[in-house]
Amino acid sequence: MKNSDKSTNPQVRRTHDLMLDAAGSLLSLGGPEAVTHLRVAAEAGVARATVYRHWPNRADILLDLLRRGANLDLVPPAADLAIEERVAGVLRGFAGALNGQSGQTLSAMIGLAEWDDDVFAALERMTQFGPKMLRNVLAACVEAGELVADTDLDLLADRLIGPLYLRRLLYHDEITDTYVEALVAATLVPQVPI
Amino acid sequence: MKNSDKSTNPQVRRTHDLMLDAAGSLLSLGGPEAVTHLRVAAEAGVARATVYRHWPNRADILLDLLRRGANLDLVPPAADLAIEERVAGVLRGFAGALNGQSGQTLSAMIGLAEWDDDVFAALERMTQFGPKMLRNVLAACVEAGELVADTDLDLLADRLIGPLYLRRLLYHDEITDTYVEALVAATLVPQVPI
DNA sequence: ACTTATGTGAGACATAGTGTACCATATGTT
DNA sequence: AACATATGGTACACTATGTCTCACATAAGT
Repeated sequence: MKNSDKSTNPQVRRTHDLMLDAAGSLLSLGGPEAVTHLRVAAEAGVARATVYRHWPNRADILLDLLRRGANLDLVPPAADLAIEERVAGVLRGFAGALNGQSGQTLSAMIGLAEWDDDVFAALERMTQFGPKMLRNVLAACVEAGELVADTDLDLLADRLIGPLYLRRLLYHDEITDTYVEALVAATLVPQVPI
Repeated sequence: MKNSDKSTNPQVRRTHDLMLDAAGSLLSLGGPEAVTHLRVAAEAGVARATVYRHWPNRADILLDLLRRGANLDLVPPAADLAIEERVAGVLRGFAGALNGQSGQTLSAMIGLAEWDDDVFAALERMTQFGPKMLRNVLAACVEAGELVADTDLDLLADRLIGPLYLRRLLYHDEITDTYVEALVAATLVPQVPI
């Protein structure tokens, strides 16, 4: 087994996926505290030592879970829609992810990221994906003259995304389509193109 | 010691404060995971059993820490200022709390609140304080005709507060006065009174 | 098919933390 | 001074961490 690539070895992939599934169900049932090497091993039907071999500590397990959950298949909206519809489309996709398990995982990570730089780096990668797409859409709107040229895109993206996080993480309210549309309507006030 | 009120007994207050101080420093150094009964006892120079007598589990310790940190002395702004200044004043006070230890404690609680209803209830009490004051200020603005009468106050409050949380909790950026003012300027667009 | 490299299973071990129980002692209250 | 209560200290059973060792299973190269 020279030149063994851990990610292509079927045995490794098998146990890895088994354990990650177990960890995922433990997380969504009991929160980050419930994700222990012992329970993951028991749940996955795997030796405890094997869990330690894949992830030295709890944060690394959660990190992997986060990476897996980060596959939010956010598709950019069609370019021929009105600006409000394009922005709302991105935000709806984003809201869907937040409403689901990604939101739960995110909740768990925020506390860890405050004291663990590796977790924070992973969190950044995950959370920058949505805003980046949004900023691209907004930049296209500026190009098309649908937004004034001196628009602060970063701030505008924050103003569109911030309330969604607020609702999900702090209020524990589901982000409805109605909310997204009201938010977009209030935020994207009609502006006179230059 | 008939009719003993635990909160007035000096011995109880002393040990309680000692332990809470210890817990606070453990939290800010190592995060929620570092706040164990064992370490709090050691750090406070107190018997381990005493820590358990005051708080049966970790969440209760953090809850008390949260309550103590919730004493954000947010003073309502003077009523004779311009609307932008009043709103910005509230938000600056809020941002100050988020930038400090309250933000750190909040980070720790969000993950716990996702799976612990008691923690969520406490989190709600803490996080509703700021928005409530903001809504009061905004309601006064509507009364004074500075905002149109059909303004959705809850949504507007979310739009003002959401970006602050986003910056602090997800981006780990300090919330500067400049940011607050840009946010207020962008959000409170000039409106025609009815 | 044979050999080799590597991953896994199973168990031991020391350590940290949880949660409860007990009793002697210290501290407040009356 | 007498009483009530909180604390200190210790023991116990349990869960979890993190490391280690060795036999066994699995995958890859020849």
